[in-house]
Amino acid sequence: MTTEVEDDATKAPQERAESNRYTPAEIESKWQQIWEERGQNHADDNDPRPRFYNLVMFPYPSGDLHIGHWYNFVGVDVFGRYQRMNGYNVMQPFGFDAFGLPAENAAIKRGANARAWTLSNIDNMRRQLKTMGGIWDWQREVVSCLPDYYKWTEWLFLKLYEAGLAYRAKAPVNWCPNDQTVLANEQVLADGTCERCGAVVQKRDLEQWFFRITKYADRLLEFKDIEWPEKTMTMQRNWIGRSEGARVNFTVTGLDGQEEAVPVFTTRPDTLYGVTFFLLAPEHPLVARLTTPEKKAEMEAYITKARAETEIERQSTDKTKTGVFTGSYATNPINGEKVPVWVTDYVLMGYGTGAVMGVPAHDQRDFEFARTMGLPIILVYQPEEQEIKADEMTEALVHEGHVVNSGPFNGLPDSPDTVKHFIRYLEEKGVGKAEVTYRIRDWLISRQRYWGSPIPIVYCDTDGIVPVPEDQLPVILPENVNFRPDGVSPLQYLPEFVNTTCPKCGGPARRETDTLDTFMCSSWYFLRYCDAQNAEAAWDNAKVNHWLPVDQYTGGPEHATMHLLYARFFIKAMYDMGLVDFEEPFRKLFHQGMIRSEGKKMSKSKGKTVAPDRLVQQFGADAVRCFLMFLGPFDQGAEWNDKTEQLLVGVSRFLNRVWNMMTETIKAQADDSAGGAVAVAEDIERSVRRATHKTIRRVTDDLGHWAYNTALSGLMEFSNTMQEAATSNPAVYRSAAWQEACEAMLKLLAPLAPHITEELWHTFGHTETIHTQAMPAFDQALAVDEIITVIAQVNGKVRDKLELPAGLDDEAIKAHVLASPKIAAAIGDGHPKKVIYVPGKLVNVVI
RNA sequence: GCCCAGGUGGUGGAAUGGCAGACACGACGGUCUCAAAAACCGUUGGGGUAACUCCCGUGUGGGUUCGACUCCCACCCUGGGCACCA
Repeated sequence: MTTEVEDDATKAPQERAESNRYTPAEIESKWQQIWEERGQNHADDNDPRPRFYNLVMFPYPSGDLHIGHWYNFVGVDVFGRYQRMNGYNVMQPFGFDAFGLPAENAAIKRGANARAWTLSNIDNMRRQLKTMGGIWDWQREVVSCLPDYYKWTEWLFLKLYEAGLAYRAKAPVNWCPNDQTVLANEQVLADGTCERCGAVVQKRDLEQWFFRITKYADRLLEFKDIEWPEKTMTMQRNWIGRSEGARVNFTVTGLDGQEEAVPVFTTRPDTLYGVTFFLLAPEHPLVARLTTPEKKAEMEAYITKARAETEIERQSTDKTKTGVFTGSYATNPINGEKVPVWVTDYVLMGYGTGAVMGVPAHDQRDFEFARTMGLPIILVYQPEEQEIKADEMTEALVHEGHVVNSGPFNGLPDSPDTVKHFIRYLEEKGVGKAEVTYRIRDWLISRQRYWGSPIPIVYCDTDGIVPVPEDQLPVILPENVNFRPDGVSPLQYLPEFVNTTCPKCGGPARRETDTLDTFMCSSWYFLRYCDAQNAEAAWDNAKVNHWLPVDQYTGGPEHATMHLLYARFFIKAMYDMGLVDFEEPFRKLFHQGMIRSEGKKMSKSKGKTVAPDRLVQQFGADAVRCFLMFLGPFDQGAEWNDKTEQLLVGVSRFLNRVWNMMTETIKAQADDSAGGAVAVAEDIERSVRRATHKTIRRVTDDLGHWAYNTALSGLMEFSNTMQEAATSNPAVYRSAAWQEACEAMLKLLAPLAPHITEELWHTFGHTETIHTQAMPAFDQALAVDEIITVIAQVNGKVRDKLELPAGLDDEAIKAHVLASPKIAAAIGDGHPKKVIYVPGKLVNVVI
């Protein structure tokens, strides 16, 4: 192979041009090998050019690289290549998010070794990816399941533990009965099912490890100096769910006669005079102490029923309100009124305090509850225009009018100041205070599964929870395990792993057998890329601070409230620990669309996949790359069916035409014994040059905006224009304008089709790679048309098109239009009332 | 229910206030060939006409404008997100 390549390279250009047909398989593997030998895809840390960190979300090594992966990675590669030709030192690394359930399931089902299974998948995917010809910097590859990576995942866990950001606690957690493990809140979908497998998630009270992401809630709302899609930021804001309001202490008297304060959280302390009942979640600890003996049986039945319901059933908004009266009363601190205490399932123990004040006049849920249970409704706001009567209401009145029925507060407007006024009053009386609550919960990070990073913690009878000292890292994940998916990590059945000595006292101790959520691995991999080989530390600070924040991050939108939120939390925590000197990891974010088959995302776990290998063999990687980018806007994705593949023929033909046109050019230039450029008719030369500069303007703009489909159609049009010029006047091949057009074509096409452009570039006699050439710049003066087409309309309908020389003044153009016979015919007997002129484009005669 | 994105030929899509359907695919016709493939050339939104040309047409109905796929209002459909958060 190599010898053949060298032979070919030594031939004279015309010889090569004559013998050459476009054979993608040959030239693609040739150039991939040369690029690798030259190391031109490795980004040097000390390169003087400005840096550009072009990051793609690393994939899970599921086995085969399918066409959906290709779509994603090609789009990112085109962007990186484009930025390199814009003069940046582009770092474009690749890696694998290699811990996770599928490897473990393969081990359980087929008796495979999880590590061997994963690594062989990685080898296969790496091989497939290399046929794409991307500028992936393989020297920086990261594989999260290898000890030289997870050693530092464990180390980061210890750092967070030392900072008080990792803790162990018993809490009601999400349990997936299918995957036999707990899940983070973020991994439970809105319908209460598991993000991975779709099983209905259950609630269990378990002792687990958490990261204190709630401490960062406010800072996670900042989004300082980053350019993200508004939608993604909105999703994170909603997920964090910050609410400002007040904590108000009601008092209740238990059956034992003891008085007790019960706090509620409310965003509307200004409606306190409208409270007519008090609500507790079924799980609230006070329920048992407040339920009178005659209500006990009914209450127990209600609570049992609420617990048996799934989260979906319980949180469905359209069912009618249910609840049971406890028989006890609560005292409203603002006016001393006693109101009945009810238990209802629409109050959630996991938000606020698990207790709520009922204001039926001004809260829709409370309104429905009051109507269902026949409880009174007191209005504490009235609209300005007309008075509303409580028993005539059909829905709650939210935000309108002025305060009534509220003693000293009557007459105040519905405004934030009024709310503040009430809070000040509560604070003065000592019965409440301003408070902010959040929807986000701490991040549950322990998993009862095997194939994940060990948690570097031991339990000692004397010293309790003891972190493994740094010099004993990594805690190696053993390979000789037996799988019993029974809700317990298989590591628990491995005495030689479990039994250890306490690092503090040296006595017998047990290792933590849960493993870390794989989202922890992906929360810092983009830092490791900067210093992937470092055996002494997770990363060198100077390197990380040089490359980050990531200049462009590309990945699917499904990670908005998972990976993208976790990674931001990690970086903020590390910033506070002095481990990095920036607070946001990803400066710009782009969500590519997805390739769907049968309407579902193309992925091994969720739908049918299509392998690119056959297409690459048949048409070449360049054609497949261009084809995928030609399908439509990159953020829109595409539906994959039998017809989709037919479009590949079109771009393949285009590449062939470019190849033939360029080899024809070489031949024609070689025929000219005198050598050098010749002059051709001035107007042809000018029109070629004009097409060149218009194309440069258009295509460079498109490449910078991920508009690859229109960039390609621009290049196709350019190629068609060139072909016409050459057919009508073959001498154009030897003109300077033609040479300029050819080089512009190759450079603009290079990010999309790197192999064919490299080959042709060298055929033209260049010895440097095309891929670090500067993108051509367009000359505005050359891109201007000499002849303009003016659309002539009468009353907005097109009646004629006039070819006029550019540079005529407004009146001359209007005169030309009015002189047109077609326009005259359309005007007929009518009188032109107005003539609208859009410079260089259109004249509209209004009659 | 609420929020966001979208709805354009047989198909993927282009045009973001100014020629609707660029660029491709497919289909049809042709050149070349003994033949086929490939390649190349032509036609291709619908309808009327022998033709010049004319009418209709961007989910539906209204509106703004000299002019609307584009802006505004109401509605229908598809996809995504959120959903008793007090």
